[in-house]
Amino acid sequence: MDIDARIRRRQRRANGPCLVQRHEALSPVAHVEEPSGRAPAFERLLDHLDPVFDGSLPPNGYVYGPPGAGKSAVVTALFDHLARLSTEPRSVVHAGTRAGSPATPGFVYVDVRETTSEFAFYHAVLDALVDESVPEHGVGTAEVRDRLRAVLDAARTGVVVAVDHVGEPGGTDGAALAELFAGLPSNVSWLAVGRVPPEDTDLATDAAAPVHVGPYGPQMLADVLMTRASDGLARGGLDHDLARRVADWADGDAHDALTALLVAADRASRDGRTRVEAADVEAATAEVPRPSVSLGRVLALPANKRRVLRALVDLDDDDRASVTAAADAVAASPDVDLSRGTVERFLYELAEAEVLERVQTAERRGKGRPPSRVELRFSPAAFRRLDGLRS
DNA sequence: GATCCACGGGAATACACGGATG
DNA sequence: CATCCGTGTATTCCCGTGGATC
Repeated sequence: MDIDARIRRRQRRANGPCLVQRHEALSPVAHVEEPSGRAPAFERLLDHLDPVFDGSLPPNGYVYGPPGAGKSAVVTALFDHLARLSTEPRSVVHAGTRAGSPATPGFVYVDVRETTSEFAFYHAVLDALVDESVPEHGVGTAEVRDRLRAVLDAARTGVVVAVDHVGEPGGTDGAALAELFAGLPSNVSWLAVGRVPPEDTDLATDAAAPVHVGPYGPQMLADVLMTRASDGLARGGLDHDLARRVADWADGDAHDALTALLVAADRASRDGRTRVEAADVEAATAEVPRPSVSLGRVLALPANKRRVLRALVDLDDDDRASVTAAADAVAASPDVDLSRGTVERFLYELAEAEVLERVQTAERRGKGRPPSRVELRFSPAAFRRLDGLRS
């Protein structure tokens, strides 16, 4: 139990009886500093990274597991700590090395949901390694790569780059990853993070054994929910029974479980209640599609695509009966100032990216190819809440 | 002036159906 | 009967342009 949490508890008294005290604590997108219940995964990851503690570079590696298993949580938390250690001169890591000669590799975390081009990727890595800011315009991809290469060449002990969310639809896959690193010196190793089992990817993970992160067990997941609830909700806002019910429904997927909790808490809060009730959980679990896309992926979309989604979630079913109708309705929305054609193309692209789903309408109207209905692959309530949070 | 990238726009292709054709 | 063709709609693909930034 950390000091921040204690202080926040006190602060709550001033916030009155509001159920939801801190949305970030409930966000399925935010990761906590100390993910609970994932100790074995941490250990296996540390085993893989072990060479680091002797000042050498670990081989390329791969962390994999089902959605909502805590892969990102574990990797971000670990890299966060390691990066901090490697810059602290008096850290344990540096014991045994001479003062003034840092002998630990650097640690960089990159989320390829955010870096959608070669340029953006090199930019992100470079930006993490140097203090001065790196321009995002006016300089070509080749130049950014060269600058990064120069920085890496100067780095004595090399750098480990965690590359999260490899292999998502429309994103960077194993082959693309290999290509990105082919342009870099050999004192860099990567740690890819993705969902597909290693045998189904084209990642060449040297000799390293992939690290598997399995789904949460129901009890563990209920505990995770209770922890988040105690951090984000008013005291006693969530019964353990209900947490357990959400956990069972989510079947080990922490992302979906937290999404449902957020939606349920929001619903209770809007009703002016100070605790989540069974009906809230009922409604929330019904509203979160399964399987669903990661909200992190939805929120990482470019601003205009998010704007299209914001308009789309507010349409009634009639307007979503076909891509054409949806494009018309969205383009007519005052918040969207894209041409109708672009909106339509976005909708197709979002479906391709599995953020939306197109389903063939049953009845055929005789003429022409039958249209398809547009369905959401994410919780509209959670999206509204989280997207609204970021301005 | 250089560069990245989001948009716009439209061409090319796929699919469904009914009717014509061999 | 099987196949082809024309029409209408849905879907995919591609590339030039221009805004924003350095």
